[in-house]
Amino acid sequence: MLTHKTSPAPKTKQRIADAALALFVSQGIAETTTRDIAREAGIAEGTIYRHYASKEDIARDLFLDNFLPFCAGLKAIQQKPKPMMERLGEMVEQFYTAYDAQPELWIYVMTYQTGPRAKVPEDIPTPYRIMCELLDEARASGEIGDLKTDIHAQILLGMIEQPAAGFVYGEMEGALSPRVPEVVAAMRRVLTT
Amino acid sequence: MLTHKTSPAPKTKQRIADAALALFVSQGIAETTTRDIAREAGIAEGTIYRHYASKEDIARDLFLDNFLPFCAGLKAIQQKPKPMMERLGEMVEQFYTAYDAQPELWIYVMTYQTGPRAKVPEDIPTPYRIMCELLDEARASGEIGDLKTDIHAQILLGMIEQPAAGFVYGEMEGALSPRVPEVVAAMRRVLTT
Amino acid sequence: MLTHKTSPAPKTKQRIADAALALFVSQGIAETTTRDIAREAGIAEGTIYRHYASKEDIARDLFLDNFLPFCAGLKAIQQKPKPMMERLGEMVEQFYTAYDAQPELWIYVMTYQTGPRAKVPEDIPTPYRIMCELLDEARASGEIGDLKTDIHAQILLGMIEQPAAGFVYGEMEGALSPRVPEVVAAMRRVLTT
Amino acid sequence: MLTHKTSPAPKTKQRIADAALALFVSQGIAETTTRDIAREAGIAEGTIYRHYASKEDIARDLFLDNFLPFCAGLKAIQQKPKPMMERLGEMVEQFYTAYDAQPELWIYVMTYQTGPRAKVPEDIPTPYRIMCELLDEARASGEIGDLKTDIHAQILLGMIEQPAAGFVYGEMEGALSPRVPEVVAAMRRVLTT
DNA sequence: TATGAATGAGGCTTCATTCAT
DNA sequence: AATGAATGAAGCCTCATTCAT
Repeated sequence: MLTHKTSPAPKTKQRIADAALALFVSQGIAETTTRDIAREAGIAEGTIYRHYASKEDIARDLFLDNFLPFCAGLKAIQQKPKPMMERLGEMVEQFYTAYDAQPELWIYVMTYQTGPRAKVPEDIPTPYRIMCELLDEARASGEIGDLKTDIHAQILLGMIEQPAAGFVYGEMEGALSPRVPEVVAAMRRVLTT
Repeated sequence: MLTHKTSPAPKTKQRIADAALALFVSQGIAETTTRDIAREAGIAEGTIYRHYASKEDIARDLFLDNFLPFCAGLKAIQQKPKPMMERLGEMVEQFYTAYDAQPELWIYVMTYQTGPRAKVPEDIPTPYRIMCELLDEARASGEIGDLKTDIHAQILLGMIEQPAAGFVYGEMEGALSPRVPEVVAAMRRVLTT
Repeated sequence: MLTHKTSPAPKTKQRIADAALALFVSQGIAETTTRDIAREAGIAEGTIYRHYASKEDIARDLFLDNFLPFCAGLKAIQQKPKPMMERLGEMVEQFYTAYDAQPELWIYVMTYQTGPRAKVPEDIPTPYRIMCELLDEARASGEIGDLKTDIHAQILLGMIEQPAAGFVYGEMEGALSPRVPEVVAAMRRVLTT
Repeated sequence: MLTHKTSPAPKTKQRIADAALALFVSQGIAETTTRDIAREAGIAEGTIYRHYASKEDIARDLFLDNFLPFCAGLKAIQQKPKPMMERLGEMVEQFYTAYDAQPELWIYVMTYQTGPRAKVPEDIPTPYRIMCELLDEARASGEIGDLKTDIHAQILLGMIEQPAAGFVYGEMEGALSPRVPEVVAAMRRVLTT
């Protein structure tokens, strides 16, 4: 008989992750107890430790498991042989599609990234770094004028992320994806000197 | 005797606030112990409670004592009888001047504002609300075209705050104030359709 | 296997109650620390809180868990269709039997009852109230003369409880139960006018 | 000018005692803080220590300053060359007069006496001891029959104190002194065999 | 794998007492 | 004598983690 060596899919770990995410977002990591997580996940407290080494591990995994692939996706877009504005549009698209799919998750990831425990590996292509490279390339190829990289990379990032934040905190309604055109249009104006 | 009646004011409360701020920013609020604060402030742990009712109180005070006046300042600018772009420039100026004066403090205030414990009184004019009003007025007066308020208010806010965040997290160097012109210029382009 | 399915019941809660009782009686509630209780019970301090919500809870439980059934017992005796003196005798019997079985416990219950934290539910039949009813019935049925209820209910109660108190505080020796006849005899003389 | 060397009457100490008494009775000693006492007395916290060495000292003084003279008074009555019943009557009179004058004080004294901190000097003539002697004398002189001393001393004491307790705890109304005759009458019946 | 009682380190807070003014 | 800010020891309680079942 051909038994799978690995069990098909122990949902337990996923339930823990889901429960932890919801609680981390609404209360904060430190304010969430393992007891909270266990209750929300419908399991015993001790069971958590069969899937994670510690509470901090859950928090870190939740961040890295999503942030790293996300950055990789942005990096891939950046490296495509397309006009800058097109690539920029795709990046916004990726951002907002991800947010719309799991707002809680992304609010968590973005918050974690700027929090005191964020220890992003040094060699990771962060959104900021990617944006800088994109601008440098565009200036080199003459697609944009002589705009200072650092400040404009931040400005563009802010134009993308702030609407997402506002959306999450209830200042805006509906979904984020439909706003892509407006955001991209505004970015184009910023870069057109 | 010419010395001003030295206020019997024990700097103690201020020392606690300063110590707490530094620690909250570098480690997070929950991760900072009252013992940490006392040590950093050079006082006994119990002394904290002669000045604050609880650790949470320190955190809240630190936020409200700075955020509310800051918002009031923005509001005052918004109400000045000047062209929109001029007022926008003054707002950026206020933002960046404050950041430059006490980067730690503002990184704290902005983080707290978006964190799970932020309980801003309902009737406070938040930066977002102020920005919305500014845009509505400008559209009414014909200063700007038919741009949707909500998304553009967020975009403008992102253009201001993200550079500040990048500055604080070490992605940018130097001071923030010198970048006011560039940021304002970019904002002008966004609003000129 | 013949052993009864040993209740998974961890005696832990009982050990906590026992330890707390002994300490509360000898030192007072406020003077007893949770550390004291844990040491006496042979458990970790934190374990207390898996069984009780707070130290005050232990104290209250210890009181109510014993006082309420005790009062119910007195009430049951009062309602029996027997001559007053017989019922009075049974009450003294219940009092002293209980005291002899667990002197510490009852010294605690009686002290707690008169202390500042006693919050006996309003509708509880207290010993005093029961005694009043007993006297009222007896006077109505002609078993006793025209004695004022309030003062004589107190007097009878004092005749019962004071010997118990003296016994506990070491002023008297031996057991309490053997003194029932003398006490009851004295009570009969008080009520015979 | 004839200044008094000693200030006429520093009410401060008395105010502390009064404040402490009221608080000790209503909340318990351990539950009363020096801050409570200071506030109630209308003085600064530190001032307490110019009059008492410690909080415990206030509690002890409050007890001993009243209990010892009270016992001495009982003792004096016991030694009078009068019939037993007459002396018993005087004792009840002293008890109830004292209670009526300052109910709070006496509830405190009686509670303290039975509490865990009561360290009454060994050679003090306590009410119980005095009562025993009174009974022994009466039996020797043929005033009463062959009643066992210990239990009857307790019984008589209970007949006196319980009404006082009931009075204090709100189970009875009015003053205590008017009830002296009834109590004494009941005592006479107990002792008349 | 799952459970949940137990642990024990450590956090927040209280409060009797001291001391400089 | 009085004040009240400061102290620091100690108390109650929480909670991440362990472990026997």
